Amino acid sequence: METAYTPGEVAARFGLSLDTLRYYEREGLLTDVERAPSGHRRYRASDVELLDLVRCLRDTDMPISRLRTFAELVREGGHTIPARLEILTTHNQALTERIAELRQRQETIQHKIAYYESVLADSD
Amino acid sequence: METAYTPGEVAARFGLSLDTLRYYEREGLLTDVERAPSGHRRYRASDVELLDLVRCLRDTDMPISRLRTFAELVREGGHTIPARLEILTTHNQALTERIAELRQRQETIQHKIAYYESVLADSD
DNA sequence: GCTTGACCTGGACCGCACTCCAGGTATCAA
DNA sequence: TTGATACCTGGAGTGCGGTCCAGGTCAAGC
Repeated sequence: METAYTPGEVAARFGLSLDTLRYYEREGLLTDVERAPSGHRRYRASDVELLDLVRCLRDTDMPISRLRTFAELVREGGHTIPARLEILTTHNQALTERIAELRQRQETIQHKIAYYESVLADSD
Repeated sequence: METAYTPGEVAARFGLSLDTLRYYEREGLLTDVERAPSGHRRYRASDVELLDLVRCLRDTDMPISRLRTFAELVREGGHTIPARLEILTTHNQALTERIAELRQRQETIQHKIAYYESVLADSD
């Protein structure tokens, strides 16, 4: 008997709505999710594990389409690990660049803040 | 004679399309843009300056609605500087948090990369 | 037996930020 | 004078990532 999680449990755990969970399944991020005799979904540990990574990648703005590709590779088995690595390292690089960009923009914003503060200070 | 810029010049400078430029105007991010006798827009230095900040804030994911609020404050004059500061500092904080989140997620991704690499190394 | 709560389905709908389009005008160079 | 180029307008369309809804089912507790 494998441990299984209800949709409510999984949704709560990842801060996703039930609709989003089903949406991800429709989009092919998860497949072959088991069902209880009632027809309700039962997520297995492997689903939860994949979802964990999916959420991490989504939170860093990987598009659904790319996540689907990744999820398909996972399903195809261990020989797809090089392809998965390719996706992750590419994403990792993009992320590094994005963070650098945000930091740079943030500096500009902070300069503007400092400028406004100086204007206020001068008018006191 | 005030220096003025054509739509094409401004678009190129900020990496925006002409459509986006007009869209921003419709959305109230820019207003009262001057016109040449031909009816073509002529952006003044103050427009360009505001656009520079707008692009910076957009690039860091400030929504258009908030940018509109900010732009309205700019138009209302110097007494709105405290309100503008409020918007910028709030955004600055959100940005700090966002960057921290991205960095954290990136670590997770890098661990996954390292894991995949170790799997490949072991199977060699 | 009846309600309550959790979940099911297919499909419509949403907000956001653009992006595209048709049909028109102004300026200029050859 | 004839293009070519740059721009104009109003309005429709797009892609993304969900979100919502109606109408149902199932299991448990009162």
